[in-house]
Amino acid sequence: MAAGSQVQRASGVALWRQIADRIRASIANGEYDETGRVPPEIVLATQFGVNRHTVRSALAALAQEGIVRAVQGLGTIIERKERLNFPISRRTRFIEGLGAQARETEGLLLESGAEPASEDLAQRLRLAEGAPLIRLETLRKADGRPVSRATAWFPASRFAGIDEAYRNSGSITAALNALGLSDYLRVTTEITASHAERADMEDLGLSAGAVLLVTRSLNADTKGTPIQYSVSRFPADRVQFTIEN
Amino acid sequence: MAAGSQVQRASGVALWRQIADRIRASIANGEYDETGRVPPEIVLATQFGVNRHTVRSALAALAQEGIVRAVQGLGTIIERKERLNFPISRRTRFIEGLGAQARETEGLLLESGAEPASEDLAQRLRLAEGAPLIRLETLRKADGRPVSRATAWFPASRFAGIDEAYRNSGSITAALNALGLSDYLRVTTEITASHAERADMEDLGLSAGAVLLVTRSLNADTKGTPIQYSVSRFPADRVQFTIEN
DNA sequence: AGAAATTTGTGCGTATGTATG
DNA sequence: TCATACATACGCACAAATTTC
Repeated sequence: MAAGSQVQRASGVALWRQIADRIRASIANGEYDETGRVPPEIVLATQFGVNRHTVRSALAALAQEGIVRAVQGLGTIIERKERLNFPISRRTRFIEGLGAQARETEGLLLESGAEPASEDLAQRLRLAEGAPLIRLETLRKADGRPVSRATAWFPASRFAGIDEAYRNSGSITAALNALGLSDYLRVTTEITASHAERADMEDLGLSAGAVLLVTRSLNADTKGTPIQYSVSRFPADRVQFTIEN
Repeated sequence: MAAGSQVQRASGVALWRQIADRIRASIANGEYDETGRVPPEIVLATQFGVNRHTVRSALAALAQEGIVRAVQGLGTIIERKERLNFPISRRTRFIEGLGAQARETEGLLLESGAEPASEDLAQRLRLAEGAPLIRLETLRKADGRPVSRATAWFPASRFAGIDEAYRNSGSITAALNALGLSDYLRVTTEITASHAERADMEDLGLSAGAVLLVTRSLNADTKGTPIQYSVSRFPADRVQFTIEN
């Protein structure tokens, strides 16, 4: 591998951040599993074609995120290397999808409110423009670590009180159940990716430049009537999706 | 909205790049469709809480990418705002998936070669470790614009000559056909996202810090025997995936 | 126990990139 | 265009902690 072939100077993204992103990805891919440690700073510096100080800045950022821990004289130890897998299917459920990957999950209601349907939302939910909606802003965690920030809209006429039901149960499925809807299905899922915005960064505990996987999904009841449209943001270094056919 | 609430200083990502990323995303989301223009520089500067120079750097980067064009006295005009949609299903095909979204598509063979199966690849393709594989490095374009860089592996014993077949047809489906395989199905798709590495940036015509959607997919023949494993990288600002249930 | 090798931690001077006004 | 302030990156040197022999 040519030295310095992996990072770009004067690109608006600091070298230390590019390198931090690549080391984080390598950890998630299990490339350092044999030793449980990141290669020595001087080795990384040579690989990336940069000064050791620059590698140290990258490792400091990862230490800040709790991913590695540097020990003088020993090396830089990998503390965490999880990547959660979310199966996407007709019956996508957040908690069940995680299965045995997390011991404990929780859903927090950050905010809720009423708002009229925009043109876009009205069309997706098959409502009239301006129809009353309830919006939930939620943060979902697995084993205490944030794994998604979601914004969900429900028709207010049918799902009054869903905010309270969610706050009590920490689960959309349970909240809908409490309101008398026993089953629902995923109609469509759109997947995109982008950089995290500041609010999401803070809620998800990310640093600037972090990459998000974004899903926009529509759920409907068993008769096909739309019941929920939601936009969920997942940290790309902690999460992947699978589609099984 | 609080001024400056959207961008972060001293984060390893230059303000001009953060702002360029956000404007690019806004264009892709259709937020400026009414005027067909980006808001005036001074307005953007106020919105983001930065100096006008900084906004100008961001717009210059977008102009370099061919997304906007600044006209003195008029404003900054949006040149391109497409986001191609790829449906993912059991019968995922690159060209057919694009449907009417592109007038013309092509597939270029950048490189091909033989290599023994790694432990990971052997397991996925249900072969012995070290079994001979053919690797294709391809670049796919729609209407002349690169939309994906893919690396695909095939069992060499069954698909000798697939490199030539792909070079001639520019299509995996056509190449497999030429080798006597009339149909195949998608078994699994894993979706992740990350920052672009340098080689992909160059092939896809991206600037540093660009976000990629990455799919890892396994295809099998109609009897369920794995025939192909591939890793495809898509520029996240030009592409989205949909899963229809 | 002790010396050598390895690895992280720290300081300082300099050059360039980023952002403001 | 220019001047200013701060962030980023480099090069060199040496200190401190840990492992190896």
